[in-house]
Parts: sequence; C-alpha cells; structure tokens
Amino acid sequence: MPSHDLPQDVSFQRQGHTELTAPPPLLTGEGGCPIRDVLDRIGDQWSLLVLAALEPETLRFNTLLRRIGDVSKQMLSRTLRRLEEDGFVHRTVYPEVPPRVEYRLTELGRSFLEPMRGLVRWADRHQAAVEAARAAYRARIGE
Amino acid sequence: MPSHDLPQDVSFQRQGHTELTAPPPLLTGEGGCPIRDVLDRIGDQWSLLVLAALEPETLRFNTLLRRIGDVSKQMLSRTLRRLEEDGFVHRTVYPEVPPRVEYRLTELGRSFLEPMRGLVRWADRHQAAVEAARAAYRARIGE
DNA sequence: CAGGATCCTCCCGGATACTG
DNA sequence: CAGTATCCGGGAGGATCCTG
Repeated sequence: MPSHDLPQDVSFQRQGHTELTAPPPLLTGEGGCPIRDVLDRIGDQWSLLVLAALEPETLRFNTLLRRIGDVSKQMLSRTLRRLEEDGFVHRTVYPEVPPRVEYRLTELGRSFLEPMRGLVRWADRHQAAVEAARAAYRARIGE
Repeated sequence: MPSHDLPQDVSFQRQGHTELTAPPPLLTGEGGCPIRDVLDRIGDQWSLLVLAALEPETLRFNTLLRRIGDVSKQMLSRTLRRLEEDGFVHRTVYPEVPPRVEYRLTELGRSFLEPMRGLVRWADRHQAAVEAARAAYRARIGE
C-alpha cells in the first residue's frame, strides 16, 4: 500500500512550517498560524472575561474576583500576570496599608476588544440559528 | 434588545451563581453571556482549526486529520460532531466501500469565520507589540 | 487586601486496539 | 476509510493556608 502521506498543505500546523503553495491564503498565515496565536491568547477560560470586566473601568484584584464570580484567586492571578506580560493590562500598585492594586486595560488590550465585539455580535445574531441546528440534530439523531 | 456591548456589569457571570453585590442583571434576557457563549464555542483547542481547514474546501476525515497534523482521531471526531451539532459543519456519508465521509462548512459556519478574520487581522497587526510588551516585562521583572 | 505556595482532584486528550 | 471504546498520564484549576 503506497499510502505514505504527502501532506498537501501544512501551512497552519505548529512550527513545521515548510512554506509551500497556499491556494487561498485565507486563515492560514505564514510562519506561525494566526489562529493558533489567537487561541493561545484568548483560548483559556478567563482571559477574555477579565478583559471584558476591565473594559468599562479600572478594578482592584478582589473586586475583579467578585465580578467574574467563578474564578479562583490563583487563576485570576495567573491570568492577570499573563495579560500584563502580553501588554494587555497595566498593573498599578499603590504603596498603602492595606495594599491596593489596580488593573486597567492598556491601549493594546483595548484595541483587542474591538475585533472581539465582532464575535460577540455574531454570537448574538446567530444564537437562534445555532439553537435551531442543535434541535434539528437532536431530532435527527439524539432522539 | 439592541446589539449589546461588552458587559458593563456582572451580567457575564455563569448562571447558577447566587448574586450578592451587583443590583442589575443589565442585559441578557436569559442568563447567557455572549462572551461565555463564544468561548464555549471556539475556546477549545480544535474547533477553530477545523473550521479554518474546511474554509477553502470540503475534506474527508483522514485528510482533515493530516491537514491539522497534531490532532488525534478522537478529538477530531468529537470536534466534528460538536460542530455538526451546532450547525457549523455538514457531514455527508457516501455509501461506498470503503466508506467516504466528507465534511464541509455550512453557511452558518462560513459566516462565523467572518468575524474571526478580524481577530486574525488583529493578531497579525499587533504581534510585534505583544512581543515588545513581553520583552519589556522580562526586562522589568523576569530577569 | 493582594497574591504566593501547596496539595489534591478531575478530566482533557493522546495512544492504542477494535469494529463496520 | 471512518470512526468508537478503553486505558491512562499530565496538567488545569479549585481549596486552603500563609505571608507582607
């Protein structure tokens, strides 16, 4: 069986990006796959929610904790550090007792929410369609 | 309900959480936060990559498997079933021997990729800024 | 109050084998 | 070829305790 695979278009695989003909560039980028990048950034459970929470106003750690509601201190801390590291969030420590730490979006972080709005709008608009598709699926198979 | 913005309040908490601090639930006729919805849909490791792979052309299971490269059969199978259930992907079985199954995007699935492009474009444009922020962070602390 | 350290649990997801 | 069933290890992430 001569079925040894010749990968035809590996342009959005991790790392192994030997550049070759990409018929329609579309979502596959050069070098690192942009979709992978995006996923690495916002694919986790909390980053987006933190950004959304900070969108209207600067918040302190514990306030953020309560606002999101179902995130643990550990995860919030990790998420914030990552967001700070990536330049999405700015952290300000006020040398007071008790300590006060405020988090606010940077311009970069704010600019990121822009395209996110498109996604949210999509979810809004097509929620019914998705629901319908699920119902149809259940009717066809799930039953 | 007009096209709503990113939540200004606690309206993006998961339902089933006893509310204590914030008064108004603001938007959301019923407890779903759009951001949570989006995350639930594309937050997983593979959905987006599958959609992207199917964007230019209809593909068969094993082809898809190789195209993505680092996904297991199990996860691809699960992902495809979820995408089919949600109406993003259509599955066609050809009664042949050996069996042939093709996956293609539905209009819904295709429309979803539209706002995704915005995100990809953002990642493209700001990749350098993120990298710079990381370098600055490392210089400040990581060292 | 902000968050690090530690422990521990659960489940995601890869590998493999099997079926139609 | 197109999946499903089973096993299993590693990591995500919650709970708790502890510091400054």
